[in-house]
Amino acid sequence: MYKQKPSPNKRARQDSQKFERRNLILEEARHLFLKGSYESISMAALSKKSGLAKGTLYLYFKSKEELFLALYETHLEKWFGEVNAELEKMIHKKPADLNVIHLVVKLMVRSMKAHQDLARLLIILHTILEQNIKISRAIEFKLKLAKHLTRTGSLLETALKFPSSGEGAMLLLRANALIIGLWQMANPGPVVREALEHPEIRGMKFDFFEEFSQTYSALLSGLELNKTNAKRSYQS
Amino acid sequence: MYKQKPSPNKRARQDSQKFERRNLILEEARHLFLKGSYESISMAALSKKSGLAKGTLYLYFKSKEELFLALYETHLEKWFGEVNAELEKMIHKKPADLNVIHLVVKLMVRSMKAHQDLARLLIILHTILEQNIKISRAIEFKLKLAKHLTRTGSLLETALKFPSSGEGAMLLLRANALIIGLWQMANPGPVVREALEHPEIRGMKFDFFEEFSQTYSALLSGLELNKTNAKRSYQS
Amino acid sequence: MYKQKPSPNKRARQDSQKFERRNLILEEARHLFLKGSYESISMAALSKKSGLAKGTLYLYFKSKEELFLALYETHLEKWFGEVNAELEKMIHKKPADLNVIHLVVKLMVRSMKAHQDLARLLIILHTILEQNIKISRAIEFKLKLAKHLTRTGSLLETALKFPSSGEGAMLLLRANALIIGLWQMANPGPVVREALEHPEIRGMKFDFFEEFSQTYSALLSGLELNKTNAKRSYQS
Amino acid sequence: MYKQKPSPNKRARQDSQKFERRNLILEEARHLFLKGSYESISMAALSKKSGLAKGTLYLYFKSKEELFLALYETHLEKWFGEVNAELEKMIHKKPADLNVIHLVVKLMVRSMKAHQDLARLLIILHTILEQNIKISRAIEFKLKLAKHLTRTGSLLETALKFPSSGEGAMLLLRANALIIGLWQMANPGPVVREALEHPEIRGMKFDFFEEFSQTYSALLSGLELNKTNAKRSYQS
DNA sequence: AATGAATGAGGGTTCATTCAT
DNA sequence: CATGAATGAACCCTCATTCAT
Repeated sequence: MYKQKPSPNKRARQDSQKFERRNLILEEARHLFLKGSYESISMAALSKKSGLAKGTLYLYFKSKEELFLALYETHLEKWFGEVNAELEKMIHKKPADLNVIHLVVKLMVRSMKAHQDLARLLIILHTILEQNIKISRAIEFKLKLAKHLTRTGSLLETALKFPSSGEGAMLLLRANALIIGLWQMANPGPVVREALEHPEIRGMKFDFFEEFSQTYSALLSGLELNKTNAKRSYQS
Repeated sequence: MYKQKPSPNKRARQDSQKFERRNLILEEARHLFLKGSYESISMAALSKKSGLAKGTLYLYFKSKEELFLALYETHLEKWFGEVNAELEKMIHKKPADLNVIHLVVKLMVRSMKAHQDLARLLIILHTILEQNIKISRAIEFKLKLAKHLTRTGSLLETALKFPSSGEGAMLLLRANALIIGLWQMANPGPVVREALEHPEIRGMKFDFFEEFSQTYSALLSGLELNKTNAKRSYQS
Repeated sequence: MYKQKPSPNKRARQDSQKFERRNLILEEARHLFLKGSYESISMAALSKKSGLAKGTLYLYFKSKEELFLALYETHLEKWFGEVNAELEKMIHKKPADLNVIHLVVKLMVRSMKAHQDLARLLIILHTILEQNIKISRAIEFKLKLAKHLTRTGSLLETALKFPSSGEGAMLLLRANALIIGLWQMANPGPVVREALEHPEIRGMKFDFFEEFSQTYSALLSGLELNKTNAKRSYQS
Repeated sequence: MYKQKPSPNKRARQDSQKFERRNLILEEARHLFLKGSYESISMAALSKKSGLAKGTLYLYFKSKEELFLALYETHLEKWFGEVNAELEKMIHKKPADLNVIHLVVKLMVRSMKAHQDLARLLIILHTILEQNIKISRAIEFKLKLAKHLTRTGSLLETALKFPSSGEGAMLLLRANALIIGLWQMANPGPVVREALEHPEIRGMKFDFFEEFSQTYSALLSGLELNKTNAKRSYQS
């Protein structure tokens, strides 16, 4: 009833081997994602690129969505790690510099430049990736995310000084929101990209990092100001 | 077995009739969009709801994307109109109130609450609607948008006082970005919505309007502050 | 976003044309079914054979199952028509012949020989065709079937004399059951067919029509006998 | 992320252990078959339920079909055993009762009520189970079946008196056919089941056992009658 | 202008079976 | 004997768009 072919691929029996294979898949997915959109990547193409059978992909990921969610998670993990390290460094140095906000913003811009995939994945996170996953996976993801937000948020609080305890996470979520929105606007599809060459609207083009930098900077300043004012009015 | 006579619709010969028919389609599209997502709305369903043939829709719109882009435009038009009116009122009153920012933010929240479709359409504007349109249409749309941004932006400049000439438009674009990001995060799909009932991550839920209000408010304050500082440092 | 090709096929605008096209599809389906099993027929293959696009099939039938159900229905319709005609002829002739049962059985065998597809479709009717259809379609089908059963059943009653009013339909359903079972047993798959060449079990092979003839004949005789006995015991 | 240690099952070295393991698998298959259809039972699910690896199942059965064929065979074995015992009892008693047919039919209904799985497996026997098996297995199965048919058939001949030597087996095959057909018709899928609640076709529902009882009874009576008539006409 | 029949690419997923370990 | 990772064929159906009528 069912045909089968010999299986030319080595079998990953050990957990470590399975982990490696999983990473291999994610790595190939990343490569494809660099060149094309999520929609343009078919599981068939990914399997071919990975040198694996289509079915094998489903041994490691429950669905295409969960696969890319895992890719996002991997990147995010790294990103948080790097940002944490830099924040800790910054905190240690105790920069006499008044303008910590500026430092923080620069830090974020730098780390995002190194992880542009992350921004692109973030764009589809809420509209696609989080749609076709098991609830258990959703909870797992959000739990992990929450932990990161808490940890890095708390570092942010220390570095920036002005936020109250617990507000750091919210600062990250707001950065998130800004990234989603600004990235989309700054990186339109080919049609709009060409349209924006039109002289009268050329002004609507902007560089994502430049714009994010300014906006997030202002946002943090504004929040700090609110805090100061609140304290002052409380003191008086 | 088969439907009765075809009974074709009366032809819209006059421009006014064509205009009306176009509006009818948009109105029905709006109705369907209230109940479901963009993807869930098929052109077939829309044609049936409109009492028109599928092909007829394409007499009025070049593609599904252009149709919803038109819907977006219609809403946006109204939204700008209302916001302009309110801004002008505010400017006229010359509120001695120092906190114009607060007033402006309240205004925006109020107008967005009245146009929630707009936010939902905005979410798909860059990722979907702007993808499959003719370049001429893209230019037309962007030109119109630019005009609105300039006009309303300039009103904003007057109301808020701190922005330099031409910066008002950017304030609107930043609001745009925040809306896109925050809306997606505040309104997840059913799976994540349920996942967020989990006790440990319940804290990640937030109300879009509340959050937008705070964030945009801080953003404006921050921008104002930067301006003041810049001037001060310039003066000194 | 979506490509399209010119549509080389003439359009069936009139109901009559649509009816013809529908029949064309059914006819091609019948051809394919002659050569292979239901499972072996892919909608893609059928569309190619029909010279139509895959999607076009779905304009005429909601699913593969409904398509073959329609094929079954068409055949059944014809079968009932022929059987009715023959029964009426038989009734008219008023065969002095005592053995009406024999005549009826011969009639059924003859009509079934002319509609062997019907038997093969009947095999999959309950296990496949009736599984993936809309309930409304199921009701429609069963209603039509009920009418046929009543009409032909009543002719059977007249011809055979012994059945009470309303029992004729049941005679047909019992024939149905016998056909389903005997056909499967008489026409095994290739493996079993070959196995039955083994000398010790060669005796298990049998001819469907021969066997059906004998069995149904005995069944009718038995029913008649029961009736007679019942009457007799009632009279005495 | 990954499951704990593999902890392979103890090896069944002795034949008795292998036999037990084989039975365990069949037993679990029976459990799953009680709750769902053949198609709905995946080898993966069965292996999990059995606490064995997927590959292990294939150490005991060559294919899914052979596995369920074995399940069928096991049941059939039991069924024949019980029926034989009852038939022998009946023969011993030498029931003065004229209506042995009635007794035999009651016996069969009783035994089938106790083995409803058997009927459900019978439905798929010819269309599925016998399709993907080795020819040697097919021969083995048919040989065993033939023996049973002969033995039980001969008991039937003795009990019923009217069949000639060798005809008993055919009586069983005819019962087989009736069961296949009537069971399918009496136990439709969910859609048709619901459709049959429709008032005008509610009459098409029937109870399998009731109907089988009447039909098989009539069939036997008819066969007996034919015999008597044949003899009589021969004598005269 | 209006119709609606025709198009056909496109793709994720399942699952019985194998065989290296 | 036992394992379970790997295989990969197979398939229905949707739906935006076109264009003959």
